[in-house]
Amino acid sequence: MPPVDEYTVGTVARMSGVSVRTLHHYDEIGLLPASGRTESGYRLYADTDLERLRRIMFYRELDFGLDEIARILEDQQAGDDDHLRRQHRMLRERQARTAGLLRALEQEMEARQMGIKLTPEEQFEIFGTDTFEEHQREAEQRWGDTDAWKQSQRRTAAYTKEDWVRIKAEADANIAAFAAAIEAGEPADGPVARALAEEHRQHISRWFYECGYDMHRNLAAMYISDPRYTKTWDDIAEGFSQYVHDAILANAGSA
Amino acid sequence: MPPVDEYTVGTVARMSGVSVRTLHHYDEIGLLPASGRTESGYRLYADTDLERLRRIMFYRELDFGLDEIARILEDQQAGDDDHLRRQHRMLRERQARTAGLLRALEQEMEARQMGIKLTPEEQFEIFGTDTFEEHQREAEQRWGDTDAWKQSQRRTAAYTKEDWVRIKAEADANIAAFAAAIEAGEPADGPVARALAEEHRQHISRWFYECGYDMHRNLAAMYISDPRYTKTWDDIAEGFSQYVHDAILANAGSA
DNA sequence: GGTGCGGCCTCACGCTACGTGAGGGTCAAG
DNA sequence: CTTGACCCTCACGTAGCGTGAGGCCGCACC
Repeated sequence: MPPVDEYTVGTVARMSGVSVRTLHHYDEIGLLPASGRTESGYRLYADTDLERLRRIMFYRELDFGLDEIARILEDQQAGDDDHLRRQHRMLRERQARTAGLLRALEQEMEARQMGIKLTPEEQFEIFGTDTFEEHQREAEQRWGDTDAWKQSQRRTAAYTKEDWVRIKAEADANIAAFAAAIEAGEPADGPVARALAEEHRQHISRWFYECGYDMHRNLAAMYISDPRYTKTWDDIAEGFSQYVHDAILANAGSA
Repeated sequence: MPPVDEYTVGTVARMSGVSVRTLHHYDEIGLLPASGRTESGYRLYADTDLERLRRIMFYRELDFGLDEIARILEDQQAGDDDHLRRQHRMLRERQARTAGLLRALEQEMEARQMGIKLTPEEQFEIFGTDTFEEHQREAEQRWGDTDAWKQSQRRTAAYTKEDWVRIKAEADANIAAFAAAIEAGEPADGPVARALAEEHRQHISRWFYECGYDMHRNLAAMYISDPRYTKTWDDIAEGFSQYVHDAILANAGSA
């Protein structure tokens, strides 16, 4: 069974997914000349033509012009590996770009649901081609733990307003319970406070990202070190953020 | 200072990254009419126009036609969230598609380094549009019989009579070659028989479903255990199915 | 051996989404 | 009051095919 090695346009079209007209076009402009003809004029394509077509489709997928593709294919006809590496790099760039769009979109969704509005300039920024990787790095650095951040973005993007109402209600209840515990004189390392800390951890895990005890400890550290948190929370009760921090540590340590 | 809220074409172009001509075009076809004009005829765009432009650019990035975009934007003018979710879904699909291409490319790079050649069909397979997530999941797991069967069904459905003639010719040639190899006393684990086994695998991959070495081993097992095969094949020559089975294993093991 | 019928051929015009001037007003600065 | 950047409206050009029109293979079926 030497592979028959001779396909007509229709067969090639069905195998590859491009149209017959496209094959005609590629033949016309010399990008993919049929390597043979039957006596009656039918185009015949060989396996090597299929290989070339595949390359063409790859570069087309990446939005190259046909003339560019022709140049690329002619240029480094020798280096097969170069092609592959090239394509690989470009695909990764595209992944990065799409990822950037995704992240931006997710941010917008979240922002919208929480009633925050981005400025038009902020919104257009993501389309700039050069700043993509930068944008990405910035987001990663801001949140140190990339996975948690990404996971959070993924999940919250799908939330509806109802979800957010519910989430906020849960969070408020947790905060109120903490406040009550403080008022009741419950020690931060006591069972009540620890239970509330556990509730808090599960709240995060349920709605935002998987939050283990280690992660929770990190959060606790942030709660007493980041002024954005301490300021808001210590308005609720004196020493609130410190109390929550201690409760989290107690809960994490006991687990 | 109230937000300026009135931009000329050039400003919008610089902010958004599209060309002035594109803005003119979108105005002409009514996709993004300038919300105002100065006395001297200069187009003026407001913030809401920028928002709309951003949406347009998003859908364009995803290769929608301008008329489609117009319909989408008019259709669900109410549901902002719907837009966002829609875009989100599409971006994720694109991520999946690019990931699929990447995976295939990496596979090819690896294969090339190991000196193995993929069949053309294996290579084209990744370009199929609808079945990407499915394809990916399938590839992640190992191929079960049902998946191979479904893929086979999908592909063979499009084959014409011509294709089938060609397929049968290829298959017959392979069988005849195996029979000749047996007659010539070629060992089942020798180079000739292994080459024929490889030809057989590529035949399957080319016309029916992606058949890797693992899958091929499964097939081999079936050839000696399923009476429908043994009966037909052992009519050709004594021990035919066993011989084919051994050759396939030898070929798969050596790869 | 005619008669379909599906596949192939070559023109050749149409379409989308702009690019690219040509020819000419407009506006703020020098 | 000129200069240069920016804007306007035609209007034709381009890429990458889609979509027939009109006609020739080739194989099956009567």
